Amino acid sequence: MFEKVLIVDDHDVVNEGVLVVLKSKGIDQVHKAQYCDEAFLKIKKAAFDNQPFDLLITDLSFKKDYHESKLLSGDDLVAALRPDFPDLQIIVYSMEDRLQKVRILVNKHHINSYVCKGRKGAAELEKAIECVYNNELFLSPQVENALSSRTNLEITDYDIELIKQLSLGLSQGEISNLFEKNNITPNSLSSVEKRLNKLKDQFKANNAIHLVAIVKDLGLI
Amino acid sequence: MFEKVLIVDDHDVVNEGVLVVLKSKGIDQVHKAQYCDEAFLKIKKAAFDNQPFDLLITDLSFKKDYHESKLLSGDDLVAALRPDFPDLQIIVYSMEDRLQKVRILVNKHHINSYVCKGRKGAAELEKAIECVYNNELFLSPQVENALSSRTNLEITDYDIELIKQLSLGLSQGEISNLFEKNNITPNSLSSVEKRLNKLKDQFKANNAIHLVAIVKDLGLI
DNA sequence: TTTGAAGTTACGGTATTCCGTAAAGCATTT
DNA sequence: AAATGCTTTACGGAATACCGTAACTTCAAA
Repeated sequence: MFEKVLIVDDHDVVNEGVLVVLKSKGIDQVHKAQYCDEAFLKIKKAAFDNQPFDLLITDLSFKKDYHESKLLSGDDLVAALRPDFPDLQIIVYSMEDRLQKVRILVNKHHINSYVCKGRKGAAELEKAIECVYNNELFLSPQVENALSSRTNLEITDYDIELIKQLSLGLSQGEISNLFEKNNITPNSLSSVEKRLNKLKDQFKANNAIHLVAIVKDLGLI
Repeated sequence: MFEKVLIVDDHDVVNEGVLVVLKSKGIDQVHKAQYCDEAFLKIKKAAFDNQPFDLLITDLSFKKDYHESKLLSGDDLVAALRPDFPDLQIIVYSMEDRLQKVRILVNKHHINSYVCKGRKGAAELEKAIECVYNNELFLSPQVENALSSRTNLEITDYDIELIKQLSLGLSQGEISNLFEKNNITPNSLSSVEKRLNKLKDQFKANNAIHLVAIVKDLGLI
């Protein structure tokens, strides 16, 4: 089984909880970090000292505080680590359940498992650890379809920007002008309307208000 | 110190982490629940068996799943408990850091502490437990101004219902009809418009979409 | 080069929102 | 009873959203 593990989460309580899971699997050498920069340095130093980590378990989103940080998110951390540590096993453990996000992490950054925080987080984390140890990929049920290409109804950055501007109180006409000024295309009023219609379909929203409320609930803006 | 404690959070890993904190304070009789309904029943039963809980530590937001639930949130749970258990000590432990939310929980539901999930969650939770044991209120630094803040957002239940219906996709006309059917007054289209205008003023919203977005961010709906 | 598909833009009609003004209802005061 | 202030309702016009249709562009395949 893994010997030396680093867990990275800004919530100390969560770190403590993950620690319990690892202990239950008989892993004793567990280190913790609450910042991505801190995690990065710890991994670097461990490798330098010839006592490298076998496994990294990291969250994605980190609240900013007075600390100056270069790596602001788990994505940043993984991206920064991969060039130097292509063989480090990485499990991402996050609230985030957007398929797009998972897909990028797996395909581009070659993480080894993706576990969604949730009711069964502990059990899934255990399963992920087993899988990763056996060189298998584990994905939480919520996101297990992330890699099958059929699920193409993902929302683009353009869509998110559009809905965000709506939520900030701009009219469709104002958004059209804003996009034109910022060289975001398409930007005609007609296109804004059309895109909005597509989104209303996709999210089964009655109107723009409803759409914004739904997308806010999903945490996309 | 407290003897019998119930912790309620849908994430098992978080529950485990809180458990570690309690153990470190020498509290051994700790029970866990992952659903609000479950928590409610456990507290009822414990009281019935004459072995009541001294302390409840609960999250606010719970993901829905296949379980049928009556109590959907920590707010619901607290509101359901208070009539029967006015003396139960309650610590809310949540991501949520909206002052309005804290204010309502403290003033209306008489919770005994509010701790924000964050980097120092464990330390703050400990401090909260100490305070509550000494009959003092503890609030995390992020929200400690919740009660002093003179920004008295006077918003009525009527207003909240109105905005909620908007966020559910109803047009102003439909809301007018709905209110008439439910004997909620005023209910003319004109009155709905007028009230909405007042709210847009109050929250400095450009339009209805903006209003809903703002009020959602404040956690009022 | 032609063709077709997908994406973008233009336009027109209807519905709804937005906003000001005014009338009607209601309770309290004079 | 009349006057007053407050709330609710009614109405109308301008702005915006909503929704279908059609034309134009782009790009890649035939």
